[in-house]
Amino acid sequence: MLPELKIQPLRYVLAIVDEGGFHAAARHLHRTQPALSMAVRELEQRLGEPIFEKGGKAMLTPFGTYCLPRFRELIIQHDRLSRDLVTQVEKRAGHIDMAAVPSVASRLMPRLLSNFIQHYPDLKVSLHDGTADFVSRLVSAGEVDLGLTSLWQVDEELDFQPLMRDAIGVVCRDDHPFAGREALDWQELQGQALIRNGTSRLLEGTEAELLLAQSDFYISNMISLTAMLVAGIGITTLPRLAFPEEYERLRFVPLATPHVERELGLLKPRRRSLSPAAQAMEAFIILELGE
Amino acid sequence: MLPELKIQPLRYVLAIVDEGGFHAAARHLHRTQPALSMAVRELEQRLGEPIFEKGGKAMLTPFGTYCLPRFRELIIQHDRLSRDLVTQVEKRAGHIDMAAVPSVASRLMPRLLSNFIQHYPDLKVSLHDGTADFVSRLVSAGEVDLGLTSLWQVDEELDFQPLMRDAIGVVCRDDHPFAGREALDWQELQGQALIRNGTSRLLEGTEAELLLAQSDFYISNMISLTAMLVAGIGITTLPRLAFPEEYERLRFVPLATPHVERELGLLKPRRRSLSPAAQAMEAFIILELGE
DNA sequence: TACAACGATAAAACAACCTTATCATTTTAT
DNA sequence: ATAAAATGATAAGGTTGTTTTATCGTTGTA
Repeated sequence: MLPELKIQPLRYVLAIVDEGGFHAAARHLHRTQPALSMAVRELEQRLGEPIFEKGGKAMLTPFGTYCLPRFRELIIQHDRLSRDLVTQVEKRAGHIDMAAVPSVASRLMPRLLSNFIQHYPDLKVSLHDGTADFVSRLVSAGEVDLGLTSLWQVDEELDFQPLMRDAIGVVCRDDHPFAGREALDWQELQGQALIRNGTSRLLEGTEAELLLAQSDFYISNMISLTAMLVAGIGITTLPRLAFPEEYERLRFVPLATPHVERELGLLKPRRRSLSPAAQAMEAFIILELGE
Repeated sequence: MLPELKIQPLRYVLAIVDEGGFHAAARHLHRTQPALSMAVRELEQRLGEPIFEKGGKAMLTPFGTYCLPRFRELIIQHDRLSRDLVTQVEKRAGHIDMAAVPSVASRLMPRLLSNFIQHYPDLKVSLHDGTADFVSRLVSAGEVDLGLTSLWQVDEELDFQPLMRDAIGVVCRDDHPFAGREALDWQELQGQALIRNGTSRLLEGTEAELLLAQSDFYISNMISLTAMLVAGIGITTLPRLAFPEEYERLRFVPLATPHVERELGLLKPRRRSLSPAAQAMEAFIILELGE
């Protein structure tokens, strides 16, 4: 029904007009003159109306004059699209949605993102933070491109690439007997007022698991948790990266036995692929954090 | 530099998404499935980034999701252009600039244009009127598409197609001795107060040419001319078509010897071609006026 | 009058596109 | 669980389009 216009012949027409002739245009386009002649003839037949006057010179017909600005417009739109897509592919534009557990978001991401935008100044990044469970569900649902988290549970849909290990330790106030210790054995914690938090389940499956049962508090909010620790109400366990160093009165003492670690890494969808921008972010993170 | 996107593969991508698979899309497009596979692969290679996920189903990558609405937009613009141009070629849109001598403009054009727009309801027509000289210069300069006029002078750039002959006659008031006569000989006009007008030069080159020398007035404006005739100040010569029939007191008497005619016809540029709309008008005029 | 430049054309080389036939996977139905 | 059906990918071959080389006819110019 509608004739299918190819972009290239339209370009030829523009060049012929701009350069003032078939020969000049052919030179400019790195084509031979007959190529243009035939392309124009093809286009004219397709439209059912001549674009150039037949006699001698390369002069537009009234119909050709009508076509010219419209051809130019379509070409401009084509080129804009083409350029836009290439820009995306070349990671010179685009945006990345990320999610990270709070410790990573607050301790690792600031420097990482700052470095990232120096390499990719035109990429936009959004960072959400939440529990490991929340992060993996965001990635799974495709609501973010990438997640930085500890492995929550094996999910067939998700691909987890380990990047760093983060050892669990005890956090207590600076006047607690543990403060200043180099390391601790889990048995020393028995009888202590242990406050559980979101990371406590990392102890599950270890000898120290027994400690969780004797704990009276579970506090998920980090601000509340630190307030209780500062108040001397109890102690807790945290991965080192989650230890809030900005609190002067709190101390972190590594748990030597059992040596428990969480594995922080990059979470991405397994069956889906990443946007070019997210690919850049992925490569950058692996380069920066994994060595 | 920029990859050249062809419209058709973009259409394929849309169809694959809309129909939910390569096979369904192929059926819908009257192509085979490998044709789509290969076209998509070509497009992906050109852009340097996959559009569909590799595994199994026809699912868009994030990049493909980004592309989709943009592909659709370019296709819509292509189709709009294509449809627009076809509409022009098929004379279902467009506009025609015309010029005619006043007699034609006022006596022939109203009915003609009225008939024309019944056949081509979406074409727009502009009609200018002026002297034969003016008309031919408008056509020559390309400021109008077509002219309806008497042949002014042979112009290599213009093509004149005769359509009708228009006999010269004498115009006088109803109480003039000539009124009521069937025909007149030029010699009878000698001694009469003859008012020349824009059409008087039609007598040049005939025996009656001598009359022009004895004329004291030249009036180009038709309203002024008729006012003078109605006032009985003199008589004039006019082609029959230019004779203002709406003046009850004026009479037209054909000039029998010499029998002078002007030839009215269609003027168009010779080396330039006409817009599709103007072509329709040309054909229509020849059909209506030339028989 | 001859020359140079222009666009049109014919034939052959080349590239793009589409089809047929077939494969490896995955999904659906029994 | 297994067979059947459907999915997209791939290879080879044919058709169609596009480009080039070579040449022609015309037009404008020296």
